[in-house]
Amino acid sequence: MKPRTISHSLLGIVSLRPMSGYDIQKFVKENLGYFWKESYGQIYPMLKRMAGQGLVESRVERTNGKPDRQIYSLTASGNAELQKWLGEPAVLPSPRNELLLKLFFGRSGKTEDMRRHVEEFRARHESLSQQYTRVETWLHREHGRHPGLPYWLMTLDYGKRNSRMLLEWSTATLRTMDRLTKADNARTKKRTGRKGGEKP
Amino acid sequence: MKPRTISHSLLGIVSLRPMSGYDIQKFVKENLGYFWKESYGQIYPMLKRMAGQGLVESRVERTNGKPDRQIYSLTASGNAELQKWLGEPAVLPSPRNELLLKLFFGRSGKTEDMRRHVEEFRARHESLSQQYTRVETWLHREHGRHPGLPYWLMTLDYGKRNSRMLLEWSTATLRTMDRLTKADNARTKKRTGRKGGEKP
DNA sequence: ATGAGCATGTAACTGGTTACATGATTTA
DNA sequence: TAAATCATGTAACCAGTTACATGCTCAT
Repeated sequence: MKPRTISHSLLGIVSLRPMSGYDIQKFVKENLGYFWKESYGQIYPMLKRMAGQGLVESRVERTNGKPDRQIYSLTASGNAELQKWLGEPAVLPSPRNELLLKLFFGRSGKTEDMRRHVEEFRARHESLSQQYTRVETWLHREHGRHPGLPYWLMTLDYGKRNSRMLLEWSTATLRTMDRLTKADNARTKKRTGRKGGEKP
Repeated sequence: MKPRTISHSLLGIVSLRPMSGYDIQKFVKENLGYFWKESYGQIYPMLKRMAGQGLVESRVERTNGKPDRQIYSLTASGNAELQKWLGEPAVLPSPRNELLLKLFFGRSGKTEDMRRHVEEFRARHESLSQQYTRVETWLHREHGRHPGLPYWLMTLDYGKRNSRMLLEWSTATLRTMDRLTKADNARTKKRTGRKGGEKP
């Protein structure tokens, strides 16, 4: 009845191999970072709750000095829940793109500001593009025969295409902004008396 | 000192023209829907709070029968705050793409499920692509000379490119899935004895 | 010595969604 | 007559972030 609000990602991650909360956070950051994130404030309480529900089970691993590691692994019922979730349609992310929002109001702001936003955005995706390529090489080298690889490559391909597209968009947008600025300058010059002369 | 948590979008929207909370919701849904959203539960309390802070001011519009409309417009200090916000770098959306998450764990689920997810995703972006084209035509026709138009077109271009890219990705991904399934079938047949015969 | 990394966790907060309540008017 | 649209708003809830607390080990 209760519409299950567990962070199913944890089920999926723990299904790959047993992990501690710390491991999970690291794994997400390093491997799913370009389309997912989790914070400790979610992971630890959620793992406990899920253990209480029998979806995962933990075993303790002693360490030297550091706090004991709680290693969580998937139970049969956890796997059932994972299967169920994997079969349900993915809920689409609620759209909230602050860059586009600012750009939409661009006319009310300063042109240089808008240009800077797009340039920063462009730079981010340039570096992301390179990362994707590195990750792809690494994946093939380290996990070339892993049965999960084709799926990992699908998500990576998404990232690659996304960044490539956004680079193109940024370039086109910056070009448009150039034209806007030039047209503006021309008009200003005309109005202030010196030079001028495009189509009306 | 307090890191201003107002929904700056409201400032931007009200800067376009004075609006009521209801108008704002409608405007966002109809015009910014592909990259932004707001719910009444945010809009109404936030407008009141912002009025208290002097960022917007409201005037009452009597109506027949329906509740009076509170029309909000930007104040000078509201505009200052808007300018400030427009100049600050856009905070990037926290990555949370459930489709990719499921796909990443695809190997643990059913192939048909994954295929269905991608097909649904594809269909959505096909219809979105068409919407963008319609909106573009409409924008040129209705607001062909509006000074804000170039910026609106930039955000629209983002949407268009995005959907086009995702259509391509979907197609490529479905093709990969086909190949996977075929390879799987071939292997199964081989194992169960009948036929067979690819490279080792 | 300093800082990064390991490893756990909690509390307070912020942001946002959903469902509800109200009730008239217009359209199918 | 039913449903959609207009128009306001609140309360309860849920998800997620941030900052904090603790303290060891290892590399620079």
